[in-house]
Amino acid sequence: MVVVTVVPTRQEQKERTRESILNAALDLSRDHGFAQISLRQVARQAGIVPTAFYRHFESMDELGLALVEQSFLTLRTMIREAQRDPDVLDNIIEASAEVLVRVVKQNKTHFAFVARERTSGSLAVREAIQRELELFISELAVVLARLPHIERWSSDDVKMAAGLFVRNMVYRAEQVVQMPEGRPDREQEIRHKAEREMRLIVLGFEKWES
Amino acid sequence: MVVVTVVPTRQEQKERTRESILNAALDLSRDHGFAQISLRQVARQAGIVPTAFYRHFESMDELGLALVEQSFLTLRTMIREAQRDPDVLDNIIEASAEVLVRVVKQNKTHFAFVARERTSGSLAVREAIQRELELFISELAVVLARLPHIERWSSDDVKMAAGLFVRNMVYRAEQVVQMPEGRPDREQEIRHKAEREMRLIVLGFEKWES
DNA sequence: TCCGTCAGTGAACATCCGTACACTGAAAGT
DNA sequence: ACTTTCAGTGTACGGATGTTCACTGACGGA
Repeated sequence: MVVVTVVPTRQEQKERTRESILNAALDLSRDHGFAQISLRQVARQAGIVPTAFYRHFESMDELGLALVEQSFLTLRTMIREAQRDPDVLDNIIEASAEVLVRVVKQNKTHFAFVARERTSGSLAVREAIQRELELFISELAVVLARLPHIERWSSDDVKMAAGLFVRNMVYRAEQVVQMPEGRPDREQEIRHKAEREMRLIVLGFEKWES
Repeated sequence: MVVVTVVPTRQEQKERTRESILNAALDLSRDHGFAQISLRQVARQAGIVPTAFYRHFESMDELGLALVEQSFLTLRTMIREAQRDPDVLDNIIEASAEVLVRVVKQNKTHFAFVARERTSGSLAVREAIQRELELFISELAVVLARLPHIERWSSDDVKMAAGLFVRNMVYRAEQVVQMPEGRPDREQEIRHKAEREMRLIVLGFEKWES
């Protein structure tokens, strides 16, 4: 048996350390919020010395922005997946609820980060999240615009509907994040509630004028 | 002209200092969130020495809980007012939007505190806010239950509707809080959007089954 | 009038923080 | 083979933090 030890290049190694800093920050944020963790804590958790942190980020604020970016990459993957799924147009409610719960469960730390820092992060982080969420709403609006009752709505109206969906989704995502492990009953309940809420909103679609 | 200098009793003086601590914390929270402000900062702002803080609260956590209580007193006042107002039942949407914007504007710091600490506060603070919000939803559900199309809904369904309203309200309240001073146009816009959203949800009411 | 209570004081402490600085040693370019 | 680059190290600093302790002095009950 031949053991091949791959010696990482300098660049690869740097990227690894960067990742471990991001993960450390995400992990520590979980309990007390990103704003309360210190550079030294992050460095300790990432297995480096405090000063080495500066080789990757200029400040904790910059780290925060990197985490926003990383988190929304996950979110964008989610909507792309939903767009490809043929079930979604036929059955947008059940499909959305299913995707929501599954993806959030897989990426708890990212969603927890976004939900928390959306209102409590530094100004720069808050603004970045706000911008990304608006973008996300716009993308969802494109999907919604293809729905039967919505085809002829004004774009403002479609955006409003998308906003309602996204904000409700953010709220339910918060609940999935806080959900204890191994509780499929709670998961079912959250999915069920999300479905009912979306169904109520969709009912409004059918009668909406201007 | 006789100037009467009222000498405050010991109890009154203590109450005043307590208030100034609460105000100081609320004020400082505004920029960076409650979790990030220190006991010493609060004491400084309140005009007392750090150790005097302990005469009023055992810890910052206890201060946080006191702020939650104080903030929801404001919220409860709001719903009571809405319940007395005869316009509300006839015209729940416009009346709610008006009350919302006005009350939030008058109590920005309280609403900002709740919106922020709901997701980012300490565990105890988060739980307290969650509990109070559930209570608030229940109270709103009682009001909603008297609406024409809702009379025969199950209590679960009414609660769902109330939840949608409250969460949307929390979101719009966040916007009012962030709204710059002296921008009646932004205020109008937020109120308008809140009205449209509520109208869409109410439309769903009319067709809802189980 | 006296005296206990107690809100607020002020100094001291150990600890953590962010950051500056000079450094090391291995990878990567020549 | 040599030199340069640079991710990560280790020390050191000044400053802020939470909490301790003994204290002061005015209010309020006796």
